[in-house]
Amino acid sequence: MLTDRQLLILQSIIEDYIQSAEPVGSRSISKKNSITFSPATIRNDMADLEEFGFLEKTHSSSGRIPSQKAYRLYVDRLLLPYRFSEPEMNNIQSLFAGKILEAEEAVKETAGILSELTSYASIVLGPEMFESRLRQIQIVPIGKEAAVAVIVTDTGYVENHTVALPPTLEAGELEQITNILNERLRGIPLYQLQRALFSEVRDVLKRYVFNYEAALSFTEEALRKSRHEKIFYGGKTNLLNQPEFKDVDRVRALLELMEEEHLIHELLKPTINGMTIRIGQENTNEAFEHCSIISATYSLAGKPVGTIGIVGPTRMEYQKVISLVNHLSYGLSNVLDDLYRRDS
Amino acid sequence: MLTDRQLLILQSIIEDYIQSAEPVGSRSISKKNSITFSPATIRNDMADLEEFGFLEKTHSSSGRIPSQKAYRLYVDRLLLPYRFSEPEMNNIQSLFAGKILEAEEAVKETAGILSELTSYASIVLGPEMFESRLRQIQIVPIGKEAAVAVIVTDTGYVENHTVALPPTLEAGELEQITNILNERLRGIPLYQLQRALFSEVRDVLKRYVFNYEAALSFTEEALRKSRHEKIFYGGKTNLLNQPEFKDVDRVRALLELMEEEHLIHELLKPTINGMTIRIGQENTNEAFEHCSIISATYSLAGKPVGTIGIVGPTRMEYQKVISLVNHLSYGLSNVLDDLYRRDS
DNA sequence: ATTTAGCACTCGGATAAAACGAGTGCTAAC
DNA sequence: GTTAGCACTCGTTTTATCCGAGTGCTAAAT
Repeated sequence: MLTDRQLLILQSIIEDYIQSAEPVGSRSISKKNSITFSPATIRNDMADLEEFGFLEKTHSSSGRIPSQKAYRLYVDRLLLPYRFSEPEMNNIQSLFAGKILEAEEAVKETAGILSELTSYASIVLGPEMFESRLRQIQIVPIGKEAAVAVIVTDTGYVENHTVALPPTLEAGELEQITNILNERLRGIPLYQLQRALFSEVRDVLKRYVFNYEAALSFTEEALRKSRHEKIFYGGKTNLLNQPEFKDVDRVRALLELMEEEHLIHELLKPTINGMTIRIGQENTNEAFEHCSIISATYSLAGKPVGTIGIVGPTRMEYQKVISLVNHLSYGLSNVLDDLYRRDS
Repeated sequence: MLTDRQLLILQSIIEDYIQSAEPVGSRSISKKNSITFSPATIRNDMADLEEFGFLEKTHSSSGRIPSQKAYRLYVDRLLLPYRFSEPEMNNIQSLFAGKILEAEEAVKETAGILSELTSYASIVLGPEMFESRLRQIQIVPIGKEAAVAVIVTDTGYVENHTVALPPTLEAGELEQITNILNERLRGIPLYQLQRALFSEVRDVLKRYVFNYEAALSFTEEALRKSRHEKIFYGGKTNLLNQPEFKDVDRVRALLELMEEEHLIHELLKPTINGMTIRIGQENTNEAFEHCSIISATYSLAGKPVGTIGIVGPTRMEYQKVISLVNHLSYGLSNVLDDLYRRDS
C-alpha cells in the first residue's frame, strides 16, 4: 500500500518532528542525507500520506505533522533498535550493580533512572507482594485499645497496620494468638492469608481463646491486605519542559490525573506480560489525549508483580524509550529475583 | 506614622487585591461601603503609601498593588480573626471526630483538609518519632545474607530496615541478640537507641555472642534511625489555578523545588513553636519569591514533633489561612495526644 | 488645612492593517 | 516518474491607531 519511498519519507518526517516539535516541510526533508529526491517529489508523497491519514496539516499551507496513526505505524514497523550512549549505559549499569537490599528501594531507583534518562515522567506500580509468603507476624499491643500488627514476608517486605483491640481480649491471649498465627500461617502467600485464617486457624483459636468471635474478627483485620498498591513517580516536572505542555491547563489536567492513584492504576494495570504502547487517544482518558504511555511489567520468580511506565507527549522518542523500558523491566526483574533468591 | 485613613485604605487595597489579583484603582476603593472619601483623597493617600513603600505600580498610570512590606503590615497589625463557614467547620470537625488509629493517617488527613479548604498547596512534615520509645524490636532473617529489623514504638509507629547479615553470625545468635535488645532497650526513646546500645547492650553482647564485633555493628545498623523525615503534600495542583502561576516556568521552579525534600525540610524546620509566616522574599529560596508560606508546629505530649504549612502566592488569603493553620495544628496535636495517651 | 472636582496626561491592551515568509499545490518541462 | 517554477495560502510579526482605566496636579469648595 505504501511505497518504500513513502515509508522513508514518513519516517523522516516523524523523526524530524520528534526532534523539533515543529511542522515539517518538504524542503527540510529533502536536505537530509538519506533523502535523494527533490522537495516537489516529497510534496507529492506527502499529499498521498496525508490522504492515507498518516500526516496532518496545522493549516492549509503549513508543513506536516505525524498523525496518531503514523506513530502507530512507526512503532510497529519502522523502529530500529536503539543503542544506548555511554553515559546512559553507565547509569543503567550502576542501578543493577548497586547493593540493593529492599524491593521498594530497587523500584524507586528504577523510577528515578527512567525519568532521568528520558526527560519524561515515569510511573512505577508495585511491587505487589501478594505472592510472597508470610515469614513472621507480630502483634504488639499499644495501650488498651489498639495493637500494631506487623507482617514480615520471605521477600523481606514489611507491612503493618494498627487495629483496634477488642475489649474482651484477656491478658496473655494476644501472645497466644500470635503464636498460633505464626505456627499455622508461616509460608502461606499473603493473598491467601485471610482464607487460611478460616481453614487453618479458626478451630484452634476456638479452643484456646475465650471470646473467640471477637478475636477472629480482630485477627482478620490484622491480616487484611493493604488496599492500595504503591505508585511511584519520577520526574513529573520533566513534562513541563515539553513544548506541548506549555499550556498550564493541559499540565494541570495531567498532574491532577496522576494524583488519582486508582485511575493510574486502572490505566497501567492491563499491561500484559511484555510491553504495551498506548499512543494518544488509545489512552481512554481524556487528559492523556496528547500523551503516549509505554509500559512493561516486571516480575518476580517469573510472575508479573508490577509495572513500569513512561508518560510523555505523543511526540515521544519511541525508540529510546521502548528500549529503555524494556531493559529496565528486565533488569528490575533480575534484581528482584536476586533479592528473592537469597531466601533459598 | 500612618494615619488611620491611610491604614484603612491600605487594608482595602490589600483585601481587594487578594480577591481580584488585579491592580486596584482609587475609584473602586471609593465605592466600598467602609470608605467615605472621594477618589482624589484616596489618590493622595495612595501616593503617600507608595512613597512609604507599601504600594507599587505595575506601570506609571496603573492602579496599585500591595508590596511585600504591605502584606507584612497587614499580617502583623490589620488582621481580624476569621470565622469559619459552616461547611469549613464541618470539614474540620470530621477530621478530628473520625476514628483515627495511626499518627501517619492523621497527618495525611490534615494535609488533605488544609489544601482542600484553602485552594493552595499544603506541606506537612513529620511526625518525628524520635521521642517515642521502643516497645519491641524484631529481627527476622531473610535468607542467609540479610535480615529485616522491625521496630515498634509505644506510639504504634513501625519502622523497618533491611540489613546485611554478617556471615560470621552463628545459628541461634540472632534470636539471642533480639532477646537481649528487647530486654535492655525497651522503653528507650528512639533517638537514644544508638547510644544505649553501647552503654547497655555492648557488654552483654560480648558475653553471649561469639563474633561480637560484627554483631555489634550489625545491630547498630539495624537501629539506625531513618534519615529522612516524611513529607506529605496536599493539593499541589491547586497552585496551577492561581493566576500568578499561569507561567509554566514559574510553576516548574516551584514544583521542582518541592521535590527536593531536604530543601523543603530546611525551609519549614525552623518554624518555632507557634506560627511562622514568611512572605515573598522573606523565603530565602528564589523559587518562593512570589510565594508566602505559613507554617505551624504540632506536638505530641507538649513537644513539637512536626510542622504543617501552606504555600500560596504572596497574594494569599492570610486571615483564613492563618486561622486554619492555627486550628489544625492545634487539633492535630490533640489527635496525636489521644493516640499517645491510649498507652497509659 | 483638608477635601474634592476637573482635566490633561500616561501607558498597557485590544483591534486593524500591512509586510513577511515558510510551505503548499499545480503545471509544464525534463 | 521526477523536478523546476510559480502563484497562492495563511499564520506570524510588525506597525499604526484607538480606547479607557487610572494617575498627578491644580484650583475651587468645605
